[in-house]
Amino acid sequence: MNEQTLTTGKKRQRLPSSNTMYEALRRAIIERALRPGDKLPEDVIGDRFGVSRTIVRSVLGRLHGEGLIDLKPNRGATVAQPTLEEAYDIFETRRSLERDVVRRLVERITPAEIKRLKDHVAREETARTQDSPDSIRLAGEFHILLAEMAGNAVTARYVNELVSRCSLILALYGRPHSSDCAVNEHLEIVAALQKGDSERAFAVMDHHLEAVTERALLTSSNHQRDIRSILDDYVK
Amino acid sequence: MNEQTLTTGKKRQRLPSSNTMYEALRRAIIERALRPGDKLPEDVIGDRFGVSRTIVRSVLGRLHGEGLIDLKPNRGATVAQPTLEEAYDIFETRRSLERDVVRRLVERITPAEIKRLKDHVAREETARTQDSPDSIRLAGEFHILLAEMAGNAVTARYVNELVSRCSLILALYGRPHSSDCAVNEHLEIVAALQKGDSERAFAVMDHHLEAVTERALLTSSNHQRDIRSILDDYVK
DNA sequence: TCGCTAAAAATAGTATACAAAAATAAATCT
DNA sequence: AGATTTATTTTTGTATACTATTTTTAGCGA
Repeated sequence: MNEQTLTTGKKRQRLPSSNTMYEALRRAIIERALRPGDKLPEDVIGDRFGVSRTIVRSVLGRLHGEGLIDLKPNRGATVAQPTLEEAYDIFETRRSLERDVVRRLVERITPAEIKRLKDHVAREETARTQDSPDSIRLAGEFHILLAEMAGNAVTARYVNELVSRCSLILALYGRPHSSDCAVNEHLEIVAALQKGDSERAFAVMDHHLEAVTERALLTSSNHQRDIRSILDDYVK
Repeated sequence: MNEQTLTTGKKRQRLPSSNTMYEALRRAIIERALRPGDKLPEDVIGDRFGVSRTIVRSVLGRLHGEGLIDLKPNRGATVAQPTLEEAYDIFETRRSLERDVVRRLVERITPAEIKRLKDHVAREETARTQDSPDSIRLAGEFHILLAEMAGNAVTARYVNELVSRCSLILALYGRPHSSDCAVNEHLEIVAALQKGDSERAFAVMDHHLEAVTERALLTSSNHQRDIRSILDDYVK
């Protein structure tokens, strides 16, 4: 039952290890295929990914540590449902860290990085127009990209975590079809960075995050869906 | 083999669950009983705490997620040894977050909280004079206390994590007998908060953290010690 | 039909068993 | 002796087995 022995003759695709399963679940949550409150039964997930509950358990523990899933004793894991209070805290901490990111970025950003950012925003744009599920993820990854460019891995990790949780919060409280990040706001941030206009970069980023926070108002409806079929798209 | 059945007749002490083991290891690391690089074999730890490797494993995973232990594939867990670069990032992020903590604390702190802070510093003082192993932990907990009072649970959690990792860093790079946090600096911060002097509170905190960073210079010598005997003090 | 209790099924928590890899010890050769 | 292989032991990675808890279903009586 070794996973390596299952490789087909064709392409040497290595089957989902613990890490790819983590990625898959994470993506499913961020892209809202799995929604806040959805149950995450260990055996169902294990079956779909072809691993035992042991592995599932460790991954669920990791996701719990990152605030993406709730874990109630004897009652299993569910996609996290942050309270409104937690939600505000998350947004606030995120703003604080991203302020710092921009502050440092204004001083050190290179033309190559500017280009990379522009490319990314372009991809956001196309995903948005095609109404792809990627668009939600890409919007978040813009902020993560900024954080990584700022050159502090610890801050980048936290920003990553917080941006992910913000996706969750928008899924919970946000308006159904709201665009979480206006693409043009991202463009404005890049433009300000390019000009080296720190004041403007600050202002736009802060306004941008304020706007995102603002959208956390309505409650979303939770339909009954089947986790098995949803996971099919993520098992790979 | 249920852990509850092992209760002795005397005091109904409930044996270490997963959580108390987590606390114990964490404390052992922060108080430098376990030092950066020390091996953490799963079966040894499991034996000492009377649980199976399954539990040990989950706890080690959690501590890894918090950056307190390194986890190399097939080679087990060791107390984390952050690189100098990581160390700088940790300190920088910590400063950024604690800046925010102080900013918000100046506006909302109550007399009762001031008193609590003073009490804490007093306890730091006595632990310091008695050269207790608690003194290291208490110094860190002052900062954690501040963060909790600021009213943002997410920020508080990050500060907690970062302060812990800073203990680790000082154990790795700090001068052998350096006092990590000068107690009087803590007192000055409290005083500034009491006066509502935000400028001064800022300045003192920043200077304080800069000083702490400063102490991360010398390399420490790693003696060979026996993990079994060290853990005896933490099994409870 | 409704509510209650009891049995059954499902699911999580923990320990153990076994496989794979690494570390250590022993053996062999030059 | 010293170095290099080979065997042994130790330790980690994963699956499975078993227990405990929760949830669901079935049965029963008012």
